[in-house]
Amino acid sequence: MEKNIPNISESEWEIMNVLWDKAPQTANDVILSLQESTDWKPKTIRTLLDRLVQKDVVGVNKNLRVYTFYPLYIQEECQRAETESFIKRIYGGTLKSMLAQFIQEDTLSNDDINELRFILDKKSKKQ
Amino acid sequence: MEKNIPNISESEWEIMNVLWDKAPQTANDVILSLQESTDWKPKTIRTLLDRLVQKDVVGVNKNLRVYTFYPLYIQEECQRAETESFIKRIYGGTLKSMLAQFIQEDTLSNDDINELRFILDKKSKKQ
DNA sequence: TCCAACAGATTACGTTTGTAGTCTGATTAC
DNA sequence: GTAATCAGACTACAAACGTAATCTGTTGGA
Repeated sequence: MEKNIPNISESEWEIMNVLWDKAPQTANDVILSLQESTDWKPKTIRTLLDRLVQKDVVGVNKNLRVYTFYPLYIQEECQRAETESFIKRIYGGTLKSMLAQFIQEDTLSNDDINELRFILDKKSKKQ
Repeated sequence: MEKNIPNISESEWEIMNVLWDKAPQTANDVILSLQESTDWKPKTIRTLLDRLVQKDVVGVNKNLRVYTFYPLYIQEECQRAETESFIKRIYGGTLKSMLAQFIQEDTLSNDDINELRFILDKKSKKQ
């Protein structure tokens, strides 16, 4: 398991999400995907892509005339790293306190709650 | 009810956590608190404090010779705002998917799990 | 065949963030 | 009373970020 994932900025996460959804993709594919959900200009998206390549978070295949891009890290791995540092900063390191706060609120539907309980049950039986 | 909370950067969050823990505090109080957990120079901490004041996230009492600082927002309110945007960006907006991933892993102790289940039970009974 | 459109490379530029340092006036320790 | 210290105000400066535009070589159509 590699560590030291480079920092991925907020905007860059949008790019990554598109690439994790499907890869490889050309810059244009990514631009089309994001044209719907953002109002970034194509050149902006291209810049973000290039920066991710520089940061070694995204790889490029230059064999074809039009380059294709693909993530160099697994999504879960990045999510976990980001979430850990987030929780430490915002909630003093205890995931539980965060969960408790969110379960308390109306952010979760009844179905969600049931599903979570199911996951929790399974988990605690296994141990 | 809440207005738009200004952006709080990573380092600024450390300051806020100290102020939420106890307020008001002088700059020096904050500096002493953080001297243990960080290696920031006093001037750095002072700058961060001043920036938070500029951003209207922290208030100052200038009545005494040495100013005292206090948060202008409730911690939970800021945590919620930050968490919502975080989850949207990193997990596509579904808190559940994040919870599922984290419950799955060994990040939570058995006690934590039981406690969460308790909270979930209470919650679903109320609805 | 010639040009408009496109991909990639390079450059731009203001803002935010991290990380302090200097200057100045008040204060305290001797 | 004077020098060292401290708080607050102001200044510094590079890296990262957001948000593109320009320049240049290629190519797909008319």
